[in-house]
Amino acid sequence: MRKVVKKKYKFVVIATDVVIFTLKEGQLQVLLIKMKKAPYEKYWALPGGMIKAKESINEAAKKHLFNKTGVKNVYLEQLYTFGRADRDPFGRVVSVAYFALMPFNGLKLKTTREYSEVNWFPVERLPLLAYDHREMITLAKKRLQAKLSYTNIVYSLLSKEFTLSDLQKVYEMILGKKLDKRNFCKKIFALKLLKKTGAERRGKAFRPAKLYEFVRRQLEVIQIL
Amino acid sequence: MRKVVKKKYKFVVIATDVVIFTLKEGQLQVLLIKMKKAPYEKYWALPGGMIKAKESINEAAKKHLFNKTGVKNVYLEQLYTFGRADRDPFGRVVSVAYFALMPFNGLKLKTTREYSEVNWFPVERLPLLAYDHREMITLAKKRLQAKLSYTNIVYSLLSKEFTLSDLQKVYEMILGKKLDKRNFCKKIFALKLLKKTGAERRGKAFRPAKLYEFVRRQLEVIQIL
DNA sequence: CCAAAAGTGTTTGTGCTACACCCATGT
DNA sequence: ACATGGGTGTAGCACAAACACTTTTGG
Repeated sequence: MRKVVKKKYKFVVIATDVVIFTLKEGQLQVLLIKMKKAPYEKYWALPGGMIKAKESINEAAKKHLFNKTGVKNVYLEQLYTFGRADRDPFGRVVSVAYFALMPFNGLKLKTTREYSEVNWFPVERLPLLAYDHREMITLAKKRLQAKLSYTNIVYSLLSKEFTLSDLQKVYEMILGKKLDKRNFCKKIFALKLLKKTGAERRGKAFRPAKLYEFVRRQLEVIQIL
Repeated sequence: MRKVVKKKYKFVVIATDVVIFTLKEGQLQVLLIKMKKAPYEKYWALPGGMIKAKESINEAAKKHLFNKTGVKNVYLEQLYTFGRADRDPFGRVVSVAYFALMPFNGLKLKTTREYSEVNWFPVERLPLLAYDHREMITLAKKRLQAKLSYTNIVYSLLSKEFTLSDLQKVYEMILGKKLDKRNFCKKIFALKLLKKTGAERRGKAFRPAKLYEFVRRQLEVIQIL
């Protein structure tokens, strides 16, 4: 064990890939990059890249996400490590997949030489995906659904201020089912996670909604649903 | 991304380590191996080893567990990937940690040339551990506690037949708190996970206990506690 | 008969579910 | 005035928690 750097190991390299979700146009969407290299021209892929000898995997994941899409300061956690021997046609690559969340802010996404486009795609309508990236997205969605019900992680999908309906819609979108408005409010208030900001949001032709913010913007393990 | 095998990546190697738990002498115990190599003479470590170019990580974890300890056919799942740049003094090693469970069967553990001893240690009284293996064990214990309450995973810690007290003791040991016998039975029976085997176990000087077995010995996600 | 563990019900309170109407606003 | 989403309460039920005594056995 760990008798370092025998020749036979030199072809195993390590990459990271980040499944980053946001809510956009009432749908859960994931950020993808269009590839240029054969055999994957016209395929889309998760933002990621290989790690260097002197950086930790977590740092590498953050770095590649930022370099390839311009996204930073988001909730990020390790998801799963994909290690099938044949998962990458270019060689032996083990990928540590990460799972990330951000509020949709409409900012323009960065593009680079290497990739022709960067874009959000609804999780239910994904384009052609390279490698085993579809599997990563499926797993990430399951993780998100699970975490939504036993943590307060939803804070990382909403901007600072939001209405109760916004919050409820997040749950409905991700869990894929309708919730009862009165019961939902009751539970959320009982948990004392929110405080009123005092402001209101006015819409076209209806009663203004009170705005709320989270008391604490950090992960807590709490039964929510 | 994935422009394979640039020279600078050749020093990153991938290893697996398995945190395998059992219940022995009324305690949660973990299987460790005594190392021989400097600077870790007299340290203990989790069973593991480097992966080869053509095997998947899952296969590698199973294989190393078997080769170093003789343990096989146990519940095994991926735990977390440890990727700090300085976690191994011998070089850059990323380790994919696994989490495993087995019933204690008293079988003699295999030893190899490379390691002087293989032994079970109570999680609460660990010896000096190499690398970041203590961190792995801590994380695995948390995972076990969580899974115990939302899955039927306990089946993989018990032998085929067991009494209700055995089952309850497993929960008490791992969660570290006493449970009410009557409420515990009520819940377990309501879930219809068990069936009587018909046999009984007799002790020294008290009423014999009925033996049960699990209806299904496979992981199910169910709220148990 | 004594010690040790097995086995078994009821009560009380809490939390989840289901359900429908009035309010404030802009056009 | 009307259309739209905002906001609010109650009753019934099921589940969780607290709680103690009798049974069976071997010595």
